[in-house]
Amino acid sequence: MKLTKAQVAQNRHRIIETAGRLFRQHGFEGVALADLMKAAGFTHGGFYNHFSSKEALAAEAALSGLTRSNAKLSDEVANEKRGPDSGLAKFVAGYLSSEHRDDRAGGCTIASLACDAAREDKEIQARFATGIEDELRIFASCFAMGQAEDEGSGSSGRELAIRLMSELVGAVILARAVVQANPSLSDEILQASRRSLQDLHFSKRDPADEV
Amino acid sequence: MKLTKAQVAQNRHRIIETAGRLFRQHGFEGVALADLMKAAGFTHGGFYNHFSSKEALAAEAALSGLTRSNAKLSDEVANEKRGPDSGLAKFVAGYLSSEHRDDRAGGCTIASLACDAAREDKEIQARFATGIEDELRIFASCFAMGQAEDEGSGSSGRELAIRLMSELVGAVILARAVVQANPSLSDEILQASRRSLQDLHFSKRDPADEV
DNA sequence: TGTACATCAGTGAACGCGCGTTCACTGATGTAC
DNA sequence: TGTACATCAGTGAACGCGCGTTCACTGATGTAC
Repeated sequence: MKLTKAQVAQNRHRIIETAGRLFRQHGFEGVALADLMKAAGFTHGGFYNHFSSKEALAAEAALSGLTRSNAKLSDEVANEKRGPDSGLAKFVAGYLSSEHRDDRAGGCTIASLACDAAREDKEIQARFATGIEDELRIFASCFAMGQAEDEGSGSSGRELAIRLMSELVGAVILARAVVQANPSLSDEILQASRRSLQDLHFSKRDPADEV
Repeated sequence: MKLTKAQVAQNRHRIIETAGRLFRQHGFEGVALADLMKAAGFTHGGFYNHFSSKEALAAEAALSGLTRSNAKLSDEVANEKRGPDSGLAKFVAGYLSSEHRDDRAGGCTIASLACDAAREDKEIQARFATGIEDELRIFASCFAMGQAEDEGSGSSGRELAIRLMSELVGAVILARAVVQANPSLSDEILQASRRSLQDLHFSKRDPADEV
């Protein structure tokens, strides 16, 4: 049953993608390797042909999820329009939607797993640190330096990026924590953040400014 | 070995408090009942004299942690001073401190366990919903209706409360997710939110306004 | 080009440990008489 | 007031299941000659 290198790489990739979805939905500790391998279409004995341990897979899956999200964000944000049609504004609206709240498996890795990451080792935290740092840079690039239209406080673009990210992640986590017991509170949390942020007419730095 | 009712209640309370600390530090699934009972000073067979299941304890511990935090917050906020000396401003500063970040066991139950709550059943989510709702009410009571000094946007006190809570929880969760691998990024996240929020001179509604 | 052999991803069973839960037992307390 | 008995929180061992990990085996591929 020896496979070509391409097939092996593809199988490995499939395991990582499946793991990402399951980890985001159930947490690192909430997924059994046997179930994971079955979901990916394999028997579970073969796991160790690809990874040295479950921990190692967790790090790979986190990296993969974070990288994919940031690539997508980077694309969306490239839209140069301003105001409510800007790429960032659309991203924020999608992030704070009930669809994103209800789709942990397919959603943001940070919103799903950041709490777990706090309990994991340095290896996994390093992936989160890189993912978060990258996302902050993308956000910051959306703010003209210190000139975001909604704030005159002299905050730097980076500070605004950090605040934005904290609020986005916090709102989704809170909304998810109560959705089964109190769906209207959950909706309200998302809506409040959406309403507050819809006035953020993030401006890309104007290339003309740099002449 | 029969014990008085008072002793039994005290032992039960001790188990719940210990569970709260351990759950906040390691997550619901990261704590074994044997370790938990040992930490509380008992052998683990006696667990089922107090609780019907680990799940039931989780709900009790969550409720206990949330209630205690809100009682403390309520006290702190009763300080009628305004500006940087207000009770709320001090609470925010403490919440976003590195001490709080590094003390999961003794810290905010929401920041530690909200991600896990998303994966737990309705029973546990109900405790979180109540805890979050109570905290939002306390925050909202700190804002004169629509008149928080830092915002002229016509947002309601409740909306401001939701945004504040999202940002606080999100910032602490992000800071914890990277602290081992990148402590300076972790510090920066807390600092950015602290700096941004230090200008929030939350005003208690002035009783004179209501005449 | 053909043949023998090493490789190695995948299979499926087994191992061993940890954990939630159960259970027989203890013995001090409170109650019935 | 004294005696017999039910109660029940706590003990410590055992049960049984699930899960991470290991292992012997398979058999198609690629390589050596």
